[in-house]
Amino acid sequence: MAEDVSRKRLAIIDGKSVFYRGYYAMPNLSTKDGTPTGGVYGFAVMALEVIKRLDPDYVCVAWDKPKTNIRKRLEIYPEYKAGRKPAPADFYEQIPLLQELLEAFGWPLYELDDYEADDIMGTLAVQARDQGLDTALITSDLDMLQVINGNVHVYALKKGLSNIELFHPESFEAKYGIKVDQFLDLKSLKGDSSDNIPGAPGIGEKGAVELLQKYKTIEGVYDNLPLIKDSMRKKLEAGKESVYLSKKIAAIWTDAPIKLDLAEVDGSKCSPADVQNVLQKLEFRTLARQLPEYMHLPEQKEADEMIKLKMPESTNIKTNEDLKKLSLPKTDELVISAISNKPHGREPAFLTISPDDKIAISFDLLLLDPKLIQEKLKSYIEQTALVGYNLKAIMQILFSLGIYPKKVGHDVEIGAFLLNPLKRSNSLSEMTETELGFQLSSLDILDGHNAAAENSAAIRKLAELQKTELNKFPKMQKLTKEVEWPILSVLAEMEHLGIKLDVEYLREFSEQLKDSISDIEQEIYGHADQEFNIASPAQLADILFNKLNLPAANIKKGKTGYSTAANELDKLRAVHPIIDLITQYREITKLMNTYVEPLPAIVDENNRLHTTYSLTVAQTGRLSSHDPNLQNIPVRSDLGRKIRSAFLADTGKVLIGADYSQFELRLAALLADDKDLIDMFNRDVDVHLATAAQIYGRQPEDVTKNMRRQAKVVNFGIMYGLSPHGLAVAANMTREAAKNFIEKYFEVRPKLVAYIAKVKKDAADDGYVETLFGRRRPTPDVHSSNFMVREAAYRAAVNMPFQGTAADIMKLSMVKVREYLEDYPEAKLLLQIHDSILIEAPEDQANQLAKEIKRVMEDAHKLEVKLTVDTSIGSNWGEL
DNA sequence: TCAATCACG
DNA sequence: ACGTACGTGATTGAG
Repeated sequence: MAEDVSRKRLAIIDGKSVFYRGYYAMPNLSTKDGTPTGGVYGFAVMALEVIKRLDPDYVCVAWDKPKTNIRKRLEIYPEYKAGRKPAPADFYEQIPLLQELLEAFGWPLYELDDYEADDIMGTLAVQARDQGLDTALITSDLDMLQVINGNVHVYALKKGLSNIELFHPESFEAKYGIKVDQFLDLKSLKGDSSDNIPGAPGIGEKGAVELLQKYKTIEGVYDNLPLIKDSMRKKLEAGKESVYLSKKIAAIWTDAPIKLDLAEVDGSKCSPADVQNVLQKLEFRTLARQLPEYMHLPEQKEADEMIKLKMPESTNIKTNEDLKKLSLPKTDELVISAISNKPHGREPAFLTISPDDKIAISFDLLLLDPKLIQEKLKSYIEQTALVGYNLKAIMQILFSLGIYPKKVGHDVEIGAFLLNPLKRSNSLSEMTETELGFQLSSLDILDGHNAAAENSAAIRKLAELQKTELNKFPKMQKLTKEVEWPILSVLAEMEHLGIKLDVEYLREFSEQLKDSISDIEQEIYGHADQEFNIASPAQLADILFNKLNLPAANIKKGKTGYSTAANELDKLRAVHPIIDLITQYREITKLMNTYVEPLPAIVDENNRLHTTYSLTVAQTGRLSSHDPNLQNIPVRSDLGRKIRSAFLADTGKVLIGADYSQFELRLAALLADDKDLIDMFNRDVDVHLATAAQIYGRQPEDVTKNMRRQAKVVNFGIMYGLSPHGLAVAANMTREAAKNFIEKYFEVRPKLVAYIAKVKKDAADDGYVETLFGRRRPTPDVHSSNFMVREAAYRAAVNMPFQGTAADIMKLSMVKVREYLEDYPEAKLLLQIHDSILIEAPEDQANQLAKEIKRVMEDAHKLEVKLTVDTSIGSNWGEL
C-alpha cells in the first residue's frame, strides 16, 4: 500500500472503554487522601503511550453519554447491553478528574444523545477521510474493527497497560482469515455476550469464520443453506432472525449529527503547565516526569517554583595529608551518607559528612589510611546525632571503619514512612523531586563529590520538613525518639554480625533430600502413568482432575482452574494415594529450594548469614526480613526443624531464645481494657482454658481438649477480625456452630467487642488507626464500594493496634536488651522473629543472662497487663 | 510480571 | 449477595 507520508493524522480515543480498561488494570491506586485514581492513571498511561507511538496532529475523545445513548438501538432490541453490571461508585468518582486531565491536554470530549461512542468515532472517521486525513481509533474493544480500511486503523488495548495491538486491513486479515468488511457479519453470526448481541445460538467464532470464508456474507450463507452440513444448518435456520437483528444492532453508524472541526482538535488548547499540575495533584509522579518525552514540552519547573536548596561547599579528602589537616566544626547533628562496595557495610568506599548547611566533606575511603580515619572521625561521629537516609545501612559501613555510632537525629526514609506508610516507594531521589522539586544526581558515579553535596542538602531539608510534620503529632515524635531511632543501631549490629550456619550439615541434608525427592517423583509418575511437572499447579490439576478423575466437586476454583493448594488437596487425601505423595513432595522441595540449597550459597567467609531488616514495609510497624528472610525458617514440621538445627552458636557460645508468650492477646486485653482477661494473664491462668470454661459455663476441670482448642482458635481469630466461616474452617466446625460460638464469646468478652467496634469506627471516621505508641496506619479502603475490599480493610484495621503495639514494644525491648548487654561484650543479639529474639552468648554466662534478659523484656514497658517471656538455651536453633 | 503456593509470626 | 481471618518474603511456572 502506497502510503502518503504527508497525510495528517487524527487520533480518536474511545474514552470510556480506555478508562474502563485502566480502571481494572489499576484497581487499588489512590492518592494520599484516598481518592481513587486507578482509572485516570490507566487512561493517561495508555493514551500517552499511543500518542507517543502515533504522534498525531489531531486528538479528540469520544464518550458514551450515560443512559440516553442507546435509545435507538433499544427500540429495535430492548435487551441490548442487558445484563451488564453497573460500574462501581469509585468508577464514577474518578470521571471529573479525567475531565480535568482532558481539558489540560486540550483534547475535546464529544458525546451525543442517542449515539454511542462507537458511532461518534465511526462518523468522525468518515469525515476525516473526506478531509484527507488518516485516522487511528484507540479503544479496548474490537467492535470498531468493522470500520477499518486503508485510512482508518484501530489500536486495540489489550490486557495490561502497554500491550497494544494495531489493526489495519492486512493485519486483520492475517489474524481472522476474513476481510475487514466481513467483520460485522462475523459478529452478527457469533454474537457478543458483552453487548448481549445474540447471533446464531451454537455458532461461535470458529464456525462463523469458516462460513464467511466460503460464502462471503450472511446473505451468501443463507442462500446456500442446502450445501451446509446438517448440524450447522439447523443452528443457522433457527437463528436466522436473530442473526439479521444482530447485524442491525451491531452496525456502527456513521451519520451521527456531529461535525469534525480541525481547529477544535489540533491541540492548540493544550496547557503543559495545567497538565503538570493535574498530574501532580493526582500524584502520578512517574508520568509527570516522563511527560516531556510524550508531548515535546519545554523544560519543566521554573526555578522559583522549587524550594531553594542551599548547596553546601564541597570538600574532597583524597590524601592522608588533607585528612590530617582537616578540622571539623562542632555540631549537634551530622548529615551523613556513605557507600560500600559490598553488602552489610563491608568494603567501605565513600563517606560524606555535612555538619551544617555550609559544607559537605567527602572522603575517598579507598585512598585513605583506615587508622587515620578512625582517629579523626570516630569520636566525632559517635558523639553526634546522625541524620541520613537509611542510617541502618550507613552505620554498618561505619562499623567496618571501627566507628560505632548509636545516636540518631533523623532518618528521612523512616520519617517518610511514619508520615505516610501508604506510599510504596520512598527513594531519596523521588522524595527530593516530589517534596523539594529538585533533580538529584546519582551518588554512584565515580566522581560523586558534588552529587554528595547535593545529597546532603536534600537530606538536611527533607529532615527539617519531616520533623516539622512529626512534631504536630506528639506521640509520633516520641515514637521516633524512643523506638525508631534507637532500634537502628541495634538492627545494624545484628545484620552486620550475622548468624553462623552449619554449611557441611546442610550439604549432607541436601543429599538425603535429593534421594527422597526422586523416590517420591517416581511413585507419583507411577500413579499418574506419565511424567509431568509436579511443581506446576496447572499440570498437576490436569493430572488429578482430568486424567485420574478425582472428584472435583468440593475443590475451589481460581482464575486458572482448580486449586491444588494443600488445604484443598487435603479433602482428597482418602480418595487416592497420590495426594499424600504430592504433599510430601511439596514439603521436601519447598525446604530444599528455599532453605537447604540457597542458604549455604550466601554465607560469608566465616559461614555467617546476614539478613536485612526493613522498617518501612510492614504497615503495622513490624520488621520484615529479606535477602535472606530469616523470619520464616521452618519450625512446624519435623523435617523443617532440622533446618533450624543448621543455625549455630559460635565456638564456645550458646544460643539463647527469648519469646513473649501470647504477646498480641495480652495487648488486646490491655487495649480493650478487659479487666477479666487482664486479670487472667496477671494470675498466670491458662486463658484458652478459662475462656472455654466461661463460654461453655463449666468448671475449668470439666473443659475438654476440644473445647480449649476452639477457644484458642477464637482467641487468636478475634485479633484478625474473625468471621463465622473463618472460624469454621480453622476450628473444623460447622458454620452454625461457629456462629453460636462467636456469639457466646462476645457475651463473655463485652469489652473486647466494644473495642473492636471502636477501632472500626475510628478507621471510618478518622481515616486511620493507631498503636498504643501512636504509630498510624491509614485506612482509606474502609470506604471502598467493593464489599470484599472494604471488609478486608476493616479486618486489617482491627488487627493493626494489636500487631503494631506488639511490634513497637518488641523494638523497645530489644533496645533495652542491647543496653543491658553492654556489660557483656561477648553476648550479642542475632535475630528477631516478631515476638522472639535470638542471642548468642558465652556458655558460662548463658543461664544468668537468660534470667536477666527475661526480666528486661518483661519490664520493657510498664503495662497494666503482665508480659511473660519464656527463655531457652541450646547450641543450635533447633534445640531451643 | 503475575498468580499460586507455602515458609514464618 | 458478597467470600472469608492479620502481617510478611521466596520460589516456581506461565503468559
